[in-house]
Amino acid sequence: MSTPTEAPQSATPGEDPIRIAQVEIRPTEGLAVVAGRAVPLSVREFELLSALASRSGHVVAREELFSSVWGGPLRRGDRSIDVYVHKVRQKLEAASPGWHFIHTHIGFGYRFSPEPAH
Amino acid sequence: MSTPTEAPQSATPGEDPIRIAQVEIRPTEGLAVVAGRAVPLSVREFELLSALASRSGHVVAREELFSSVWGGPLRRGDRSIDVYVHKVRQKLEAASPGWHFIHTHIGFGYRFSPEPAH
DNA sequence: CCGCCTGTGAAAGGCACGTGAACAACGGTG
DNA sequence: CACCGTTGTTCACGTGCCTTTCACAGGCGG
Repeated sequence: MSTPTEAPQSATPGEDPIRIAQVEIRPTEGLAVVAGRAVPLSVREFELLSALASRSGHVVAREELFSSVWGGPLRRGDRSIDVYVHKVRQKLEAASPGWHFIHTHIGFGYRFSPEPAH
Repeated sequence: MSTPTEAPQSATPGEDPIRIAQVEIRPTEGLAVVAGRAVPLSVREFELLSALASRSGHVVAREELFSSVWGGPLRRGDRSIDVYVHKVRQKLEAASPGWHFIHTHIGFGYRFSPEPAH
């Protein structure tokens, strides 16, 4: 079956597609394919998803997420991450109903891990 | 050079017909057939469609599209691609109403993939 | 009860793209 | 040579999307 990919995560969103369960991310195209469906993502949305998926199964701290995607220190009160997590969630779950992909860890950050809504 | 390590994709349209869903592209004839109807295309239009269709399902960057079809670096502010995508879209969708063929990926490029307008 | 944190809808501004039209370059025709 | 249809390029003006920010609501712990 599928051994949770323990690939040597490279900081830069490399050029090789990332595959996790029914999700495929193509860095060179800025395109995500979920359950066989092309999911149109904006630049920010795509970078956020990449940052999360490249560390699939691990909790990524808000500070780390922000510096990865927005490229700077996270200012107090900045809600950009929340807004974009929401947008990505919507699109992923619309493409694959009954599944959850991004999980919240209050006080820490977010974790990418495709799971049935059960 | 900037030749991507990929399949025998060539900037010049090959000689074998490309068939995707209801679309057939005949390089030797410079003709496209959509839903059984012959679609007359100019040289530029045909080359643009070929460049997109030869990578069906994948997002083709504006830069790459331009160098493939126009044969040079994409100048800042050049809207030729937009204009020709519009022309090709019109003709394809006129031949097969209710379907979309060329999808925009803002900030990246375009993707050829026949889909119901839904 | 009071803060802190996150979810979520919406407004504002900027920018990429959609689209109709004008213009120039050709080639064919009378 | 004058006229005309086609093609490719450029311009001008919307229009919708993207990003950021604000506002409000609910959950949880102290």
